[in-house]
Amino acid sequence: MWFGERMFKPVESKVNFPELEQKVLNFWQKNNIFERSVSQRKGGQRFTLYDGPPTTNGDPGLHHILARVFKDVIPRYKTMQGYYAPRRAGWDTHGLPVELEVERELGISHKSQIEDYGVEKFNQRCRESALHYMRKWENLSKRIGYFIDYQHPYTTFDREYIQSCWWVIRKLWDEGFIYQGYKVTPHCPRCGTSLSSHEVALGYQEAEDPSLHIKFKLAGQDNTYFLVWTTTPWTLPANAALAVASEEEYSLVEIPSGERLILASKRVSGCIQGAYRVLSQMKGRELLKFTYFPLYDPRRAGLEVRRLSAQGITPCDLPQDISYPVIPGEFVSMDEGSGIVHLAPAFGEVDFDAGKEAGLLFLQPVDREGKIWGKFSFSGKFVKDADPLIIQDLTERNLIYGQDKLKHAYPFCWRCDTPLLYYAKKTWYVRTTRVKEELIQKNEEINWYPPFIKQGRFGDWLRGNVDWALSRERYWGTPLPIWKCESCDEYSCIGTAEDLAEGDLSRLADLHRPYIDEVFLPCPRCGGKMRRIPDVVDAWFDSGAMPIAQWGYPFQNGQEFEQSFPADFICEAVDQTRGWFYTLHALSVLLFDRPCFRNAISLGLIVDSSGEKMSKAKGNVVDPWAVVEKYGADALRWYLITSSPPGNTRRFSEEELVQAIRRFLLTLWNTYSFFVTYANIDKVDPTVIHSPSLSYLDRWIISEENLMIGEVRRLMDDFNPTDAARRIEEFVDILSNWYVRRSRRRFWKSENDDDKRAAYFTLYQVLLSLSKVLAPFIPFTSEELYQNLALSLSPQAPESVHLCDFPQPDSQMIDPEVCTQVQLSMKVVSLGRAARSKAGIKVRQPLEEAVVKVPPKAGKELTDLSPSIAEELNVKKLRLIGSEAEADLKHYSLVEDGEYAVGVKMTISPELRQEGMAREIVHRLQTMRRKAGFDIQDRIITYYQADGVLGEVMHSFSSYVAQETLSRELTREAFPSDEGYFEKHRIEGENIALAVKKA
RNA sequence: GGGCCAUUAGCUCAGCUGGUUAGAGCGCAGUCCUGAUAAGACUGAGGUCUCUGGUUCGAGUCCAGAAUGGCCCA
Repeated sequence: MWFGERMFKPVESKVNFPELEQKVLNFWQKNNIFERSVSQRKGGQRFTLYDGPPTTNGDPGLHHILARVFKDVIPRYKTMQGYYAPRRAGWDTHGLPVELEVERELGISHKSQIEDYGVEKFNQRCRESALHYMRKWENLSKRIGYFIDYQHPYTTFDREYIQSCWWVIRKLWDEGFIYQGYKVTPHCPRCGTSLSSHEVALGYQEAEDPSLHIKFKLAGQDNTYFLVWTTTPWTLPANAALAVASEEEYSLVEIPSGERLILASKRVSGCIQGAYRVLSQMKGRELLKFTYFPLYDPRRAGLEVRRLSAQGITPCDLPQDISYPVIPGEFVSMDEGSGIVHLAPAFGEVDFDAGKEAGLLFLQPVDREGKIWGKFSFSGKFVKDADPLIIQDLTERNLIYGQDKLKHAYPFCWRCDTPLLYYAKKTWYVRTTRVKEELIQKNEEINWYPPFIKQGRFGDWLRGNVDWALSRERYWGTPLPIWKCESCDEYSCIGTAEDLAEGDLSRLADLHRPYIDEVFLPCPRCGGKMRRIPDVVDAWFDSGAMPIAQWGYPFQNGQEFEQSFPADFICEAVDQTRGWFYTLHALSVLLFDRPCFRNAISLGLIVDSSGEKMSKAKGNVVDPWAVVEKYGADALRWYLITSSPPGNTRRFSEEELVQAIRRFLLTLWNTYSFFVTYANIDKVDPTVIHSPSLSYLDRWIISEENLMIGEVRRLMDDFNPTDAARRIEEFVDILSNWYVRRSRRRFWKSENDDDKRAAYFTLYQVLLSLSKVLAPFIPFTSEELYQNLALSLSPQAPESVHLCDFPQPDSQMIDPEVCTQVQLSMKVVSLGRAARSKAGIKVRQPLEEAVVKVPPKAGKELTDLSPSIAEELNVKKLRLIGSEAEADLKHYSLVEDGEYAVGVKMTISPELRQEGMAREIVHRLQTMRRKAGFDIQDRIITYYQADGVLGEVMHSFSSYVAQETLSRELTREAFPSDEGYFEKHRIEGENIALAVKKA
């Protein structure tokens, strides 16, 4: 394709990346480039990416963009390598986050309000909200060039998706993995539901709690107390026992008030302020015989009194005078507190288990909204608000020995920021602990990046595996497919198509609540009426089931599932270690006893430029849209890929991003625009080669490019885009700052000889394959380069760079000798420039000679390149010297580095001085041309008025000056009055007036 | 309290399996170059490679401990 007189579409050196990207996006869209990039590889080896479905409850943040960039670059690369890599977007549309967003919209904050509003309407809004955010996510994802199928995403609220999840649950049910347990679970009192351990992991925050020592009065002992430390006063009404460490030593101390306190000997100095006297010492086990009086009598508070046992929880009676036991506990720590631990079986896992074992009372003074019930003075309060009242009450009763505040990490609801309560209740579980060994073993088969995740964070997590709390007492989610018989308490789990037909679910259009709740099943045992358990399933279960459920497997797409399982690659942020990474792995091992993904990149957290975590509260959240609109997606992509290795915590800095543009994108762009500009002027066909005429520079840059391509491939094959991109950046640097710099004259000299053709050929080839190498990383800019470079000349070439093959390194083109040669010349030039700088002689001033000392072996290589080095150093000749000659270097400015040394002769003859002045004049004229706004090719007339030496110079160097400045003539005639551009100059103390005018 | 990660120039980061004078980019100061360059070159200031021990002929690199920060978990 010819653009009139030109070969290529003209390129401005100034570029607006966001604008360019918009055009490229339209091109992709119009020509279905993504779809074709995938489909044209059909039949190739399969490469599967699982797109971790983002929760559609808010706008995507920068950390999401980070993940999407890394998720994009690998499959793009694989595709260009010939792999068939279909990939579909996924959306996590269920769960608390979505409900919360709707609650905010509706301005409600309690579960009961949802019931009042109506579950049907509520869930309808949840669906709409999810759809709304799906679109927003899609827009931004597309804008950053995330190539994935948005037309056929998997969506967790789809009927087919839910049915697959049911099938999974039923399978687990059949194999005995699903059970209902009375357990202490982290409970969000605001959301009114349990959270799974991985959700709790998301919500640790620094919190300040009261820290106080309570006195529990011993039964049958006067004035004697157990000293007990707690940070949760609200759990005290549920106290049922104290625990001590049997083998540790305890002390009975007397304090000035006359009271006697029992606590661990190791903790005396830490707990007792002021004077005390140790009365006696005893082993912890000797304390087990004592009992103590409760702080609050549960009967008087109107609590239901029940007792824990291995069998469960049963109501019980209490004697008139109650006292509670002291029991042994291995969990009692000597590092903090008093060495005596308060147990409230309703509020702690350890407490609950101890209670079960020792048959302790089970007292539950807190309802599911976190409010204290019963007839306490602080009843009706939220637990945290009850704390001060309880402290006040105990203070009045003189039962507190010292109080303080304690800052520690405490779990909060990851969605609504309410402090979580550990709360004993019935919940449905997946017994993952049964396959713990398999989970660990299958992890061995996964490649993790960074590698320490495998045995570190992920491995540790697996080794500490606990059962998966599956059910949520909520509304918008996959309904738990378990029905319970109203008359005989039989449970049954739905899961197969037959079950659905039997229960007449097949006619249900929407499987969500509340419709599903209206479905009753006949009890297979007694024929009674079965009603669904009202819970929904943990949304993490949905996403973990994604390899199966995205296909609606096993009800459909069996082949699709099998071909895409397991995944070759997944990539998400490190917080998914216990989230999606885990749920994928867990379900895969439970169902198929094999790992779910072969390679996983775990990305580090993004923090702000000062290392602070980004949070809405701090207001330091960076809006990705703003970044993309201001700088472009490629800039952001490149910055995110190159700035630090994927696993590192990374600081986001706009300044650094701008640097990345300057250092890399603009350098690339300018090299490209240089090429196009001159190619259009010269109309040299850059695809034609006369290989013998390739200069050493050409052979060198081609060699370097092939080396680079080989390394980039190796790094990308190793899932390391960061180092791959950095390697490309190095190449672009030498391409621009050495190859183009050294080759400039070859491009703009006037005759179209072989050397010029070789230069065009080389730069063209290099840029063209560079555009392909860059395609996975900066898909927009590379497309722009490719479109102009490739399609302008060969319309039959693939229509898009993303339909091309990734370049192969050609070992024939790698010439290690020329590489070391050029390296050597760079070294010598660098030293030579230092020598000039040291002598204070500018480069424009030609000098007679430079002397060079290099290691003996390098000497021969240097000889070939000496003209080029001499030119770069602006010296007439280059002389190789041995160390013996150094004595003669009196008039030389010498700079040494190790075995290398370069000296320039400082003596400037009158002839050299005049030549220097000529170059100075050329430089001034060039600048004037630019200021006058002339085009590069414009021929001009140069007018001058000069006396003395400058006049001589203009005369004797006239052809040189004219040639360099494209002057038709140099004239002393009077300056043109209106047209033309005029300046006065002073050069080496002499005056010259210059004017330029288009010829 | 436990686990993991990090700590190298003012800032952002390289430094592979231990081997001469520890690097780059940005920033700063100065000089220079420039008809592709919002660029570039050269010079300079700026480093007890967080600290303390150990292994070794030799440690930024390996080992142990500590400190600080971050993440995760109790």
